[in-house]
Amino acid sequence: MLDYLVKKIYSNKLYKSGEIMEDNDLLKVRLEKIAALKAAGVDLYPNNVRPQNTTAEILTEFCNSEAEALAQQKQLFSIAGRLMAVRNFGKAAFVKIQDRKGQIQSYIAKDLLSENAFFVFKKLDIGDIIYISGKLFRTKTHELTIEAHDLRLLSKAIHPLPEKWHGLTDVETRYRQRHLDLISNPAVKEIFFRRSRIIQLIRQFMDKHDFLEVETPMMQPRAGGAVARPFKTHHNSLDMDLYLRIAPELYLKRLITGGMERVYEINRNFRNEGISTFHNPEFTMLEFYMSYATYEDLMSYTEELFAFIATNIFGGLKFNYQNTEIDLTPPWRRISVKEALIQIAGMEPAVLENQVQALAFAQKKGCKVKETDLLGKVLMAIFDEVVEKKLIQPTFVTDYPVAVSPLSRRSNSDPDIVDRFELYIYGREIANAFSELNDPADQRERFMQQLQEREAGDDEAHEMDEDYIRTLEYAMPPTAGEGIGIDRLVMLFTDSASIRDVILFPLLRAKQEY
RNA sequence: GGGCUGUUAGCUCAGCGGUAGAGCAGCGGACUUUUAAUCCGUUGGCCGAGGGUUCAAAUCCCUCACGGCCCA
Repeated sequence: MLDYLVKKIYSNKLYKSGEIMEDNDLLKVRLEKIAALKAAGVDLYPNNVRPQNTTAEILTEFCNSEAEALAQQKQLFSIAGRLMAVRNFGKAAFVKIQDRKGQIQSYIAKDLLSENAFFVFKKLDIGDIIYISGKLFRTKTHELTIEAHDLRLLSKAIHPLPEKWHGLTDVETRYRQRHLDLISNPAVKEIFFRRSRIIQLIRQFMDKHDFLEVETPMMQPRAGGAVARPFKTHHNSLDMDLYLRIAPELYLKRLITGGMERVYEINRNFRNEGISTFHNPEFTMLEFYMSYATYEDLMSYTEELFAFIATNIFGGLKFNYQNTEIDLTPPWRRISVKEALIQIAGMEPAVLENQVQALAFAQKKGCKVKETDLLGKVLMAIFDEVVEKKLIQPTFVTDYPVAVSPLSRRSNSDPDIVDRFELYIYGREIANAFSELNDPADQRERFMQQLQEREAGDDEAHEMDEDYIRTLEYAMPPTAGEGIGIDRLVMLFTDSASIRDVILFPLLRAKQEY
């Protein structure tokens, strides 16, 4: 093992074209310690130890115990974790051990340990994984501490950890070497614990409402169900091009047609687009479909879901995001696209009905629009540019144009708009929902319209999907469906400014190995 | 893709034409109740890469690589 390490380290860092370069002292010192431990017969990587406690468990149970009471206590506790700090006094020391739940202090003294264990202690480095067992006591300054009666090295670290005080702040290193980030920055671990908790709560809520969790293909022959550019891949033995899914929508609706009536899926979507503080090429969505419901039912369902999460996380419906108070108390504001364009973008009602005037307005506002764009598309461009960022408190935006919603049901009152909403919080789209289009003839027309746009150069337009239309021809029950961006939701509930702070391994450009 | 900005010791940073620095970590020494322990001593650098300008470049200019923020 040692030979392997020496070879590896020397090949990476210290040898170059066969010649020894300057020594890296930090590595050399650690290798010498490893050699000394090995020479003394110490196993560097034993796996026969079972810690019986966690730091948090001990700290919680004995937080109120006085020194005298602890002194009576004979019980032994054992923990394992990473050595985070050492305050050395020669024949004694205070150390901090960190496990998955937190940190606890341990007191190491020469006369409390075997000669062998104290020898091992003297060869430890910050970053090593160790095991400690002993009884509890309070120090002069009242800190609950484990008096180490036994100490074992469980795994030796060769590289030094980031600094104890400032931690690791370089964002690039934090994302590329997330293990260091998790070790050094406790708040980061909290974010991902909370992310997991939120997803757990969502499952709990969906299950409570009798939804079935399913898994549908992430590799699809056609990338449908959303307006986005897909990633392409290839299956060798079938010699078939496949796309990473941009949405699970069309498959979930096949399950609805199959009679499952209420389904949901929490998993990754992949969209071949730019990266920003709100976009990662792979991201997690909750998508669910509920038969015999409309998009209006989903508005209150969404309010309930968010309230359920917020209550469990914050104990209430109000919380701060980036120094702004967000209030999830239902009912949330509901506004149509056109009302929003009038009230928030300041457009004249007449302009909303006139493609030429709307286009002029859009260009004045600096929107990316083409002369040939349909009115609905122009209005949405203005909405995205001007209105979106002003929707701070939770807002359902409704009455989207048919042109930008090829899978949504037409409104009964106006065939040019669809029964759809998008949910905005803090200027960001968090959810998108609609009453599903289950009329196969209309669906075919919509796809035809999309094909025209594709031919006109819009490579994000939806593709024709005969197989899906055929599914609808077997009759899909009236259904409403919704997608919620989990990463953005977690950003909101963890007060994170960047999506990269809630994704463990955000996509970065490839870089040389360390 | 564009604008601004960053990359210096393991980590956090200073230095911004004139001999590469600090704190922490590390190493040696003292110290058996510390809390970023303290005290004494000390090692450690292809100043992101490559080109220029200059007597002289970490510092000025150009190109590239990889980030961050804003915009598209």
